[in-house]
Amino acid sequence: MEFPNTGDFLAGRLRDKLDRDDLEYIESLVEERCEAETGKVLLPRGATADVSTILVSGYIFRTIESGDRRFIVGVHVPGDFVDLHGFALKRLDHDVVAAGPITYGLAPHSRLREALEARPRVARALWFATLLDAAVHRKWIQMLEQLDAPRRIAHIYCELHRRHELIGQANARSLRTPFTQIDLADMCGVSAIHANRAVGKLRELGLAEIRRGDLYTSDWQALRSYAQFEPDYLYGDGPLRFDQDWL
Amino acid sequence: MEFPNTGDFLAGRLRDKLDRDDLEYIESLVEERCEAETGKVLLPRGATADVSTILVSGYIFRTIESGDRRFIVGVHVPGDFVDLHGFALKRLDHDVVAAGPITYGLAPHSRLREALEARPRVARALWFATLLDAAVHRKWIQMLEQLDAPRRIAHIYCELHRRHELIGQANARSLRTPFTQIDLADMCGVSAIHANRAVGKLRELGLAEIRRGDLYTSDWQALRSYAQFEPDYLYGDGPLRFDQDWL
DNA sequence: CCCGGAAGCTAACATGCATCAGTAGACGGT
DNA sequence: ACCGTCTACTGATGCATGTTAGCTTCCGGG
Repeated sequence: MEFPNTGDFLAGRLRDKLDRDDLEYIESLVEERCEAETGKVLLPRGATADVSTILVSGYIFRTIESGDRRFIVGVHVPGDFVDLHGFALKRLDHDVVAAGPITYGLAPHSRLREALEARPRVARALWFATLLDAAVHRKWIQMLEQLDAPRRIAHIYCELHRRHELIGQANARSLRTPFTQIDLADMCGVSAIHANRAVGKLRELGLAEIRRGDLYTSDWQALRSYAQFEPDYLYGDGPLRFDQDWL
Repeated sequence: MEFPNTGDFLAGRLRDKLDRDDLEYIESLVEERCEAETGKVLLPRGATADVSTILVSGYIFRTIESGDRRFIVGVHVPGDFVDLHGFALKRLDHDVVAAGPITYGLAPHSRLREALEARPRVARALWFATLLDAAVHRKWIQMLEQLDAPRRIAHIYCELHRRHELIGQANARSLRTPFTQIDLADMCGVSAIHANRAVGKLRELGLAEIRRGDLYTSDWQALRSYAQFEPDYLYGDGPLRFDQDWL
């Protein structure tokens, strides 16, 4: 451990779900801290791992290669465990890739296994984290079924902005990302050319300006409305609040 | 309990993951068995439940209503727990609806909670089941990003056929479902009219005949190939096998 | 400074899909 | 028998998106 247990810069999304003791316990599971550059494959499909990865800063993609194309099926923000699946499923069905420069921590499976047995609350928090991923997956499915390309891009930025809000890292007028238009295309299931058109349309509508991945807007609410973004599924607050009693 | 603990007609997908004792234990959690007709909403979005549902026969949809349209974000086959999320997240972000006539069992959350504490192997098996759902969600995301409408429909039938194989209920030349073309459209994110044309194209290509939801084919392999269906993500067997040691 | 590659951008044309309008058969209710 | 509804199906038209080709800007390396 080369970094302090502050109880709040790791386990971002679980911050308000667990008490300080459990949070520090989770941080203590992380035995190594690393950095990686854009495109670094942290976990290749089919490989086995004996550590789990927690993202500290930057973005991580879940990608599936098929034929000669790449499909992005999920994005992670700081505080997310990105491979709890790998802990249980052992071999992943997809790749986990740095979407830009990142820093991350590694938690050995042996220590996680201890934690599952010793701390039922922590075990359930980790399960909760994977259920949250599944809820996001479902929203992406709906998004792909319902929205056209400009709205899909807007929805993705709204989601990532909200997820940064939930870990206290959101900016009021922008969201900085290292995404290329090709990345956006692979997330939306459209061609890079069409992703470009979609970005242009958001600009034209006065809803958002996207430059080198960074999105600038003067009105998040207008953007959310355009994208039909309803943050309930992120279980942050409001009607779909997480069940505190369960932990 | 009005039905015997055979150890194999419930917990279908977990059959080869747990020993007989644990399977019978899981079955013993089910205290009530019910039936429902097409369209019955088992769990409405936002409602709280104190029981979990396991599907015994038929199909169940996960749906999200948005505006006046319905989007199907997942399908379940017999043996699936359909609302373990509800157990942890309490309030669901989507509806759970009977896709046709079904029979299902109910397991009180109080007994599940006991099970999680008393039987770590059972707890992990239930976690595994939700991770499997997430893997299927990811595949749907990729499918929607990559495939056109006819291939999406073919992929969905291939997936459901494989999932029936994994619980020993597959037919060599057909897959029977109660799906309407409207259901298929809502799963694929296309209009009902286009779903009709897609069904027509599969017929025209000689790959499959779909009548009243039932699919008939003389060559599953050709259909799989057309749909670019690779069953690895279902973690049945082969390179992405489930890690037995973990349980 | 030049060079080359990657990202962003544009135009022209082809295809997938939505939409609108309408028909036909199956089925339950009266 | 009649009616309305639901499902399946068809054609015409327009928009969304893919494909190909080419161009510009930016940026790092030599």
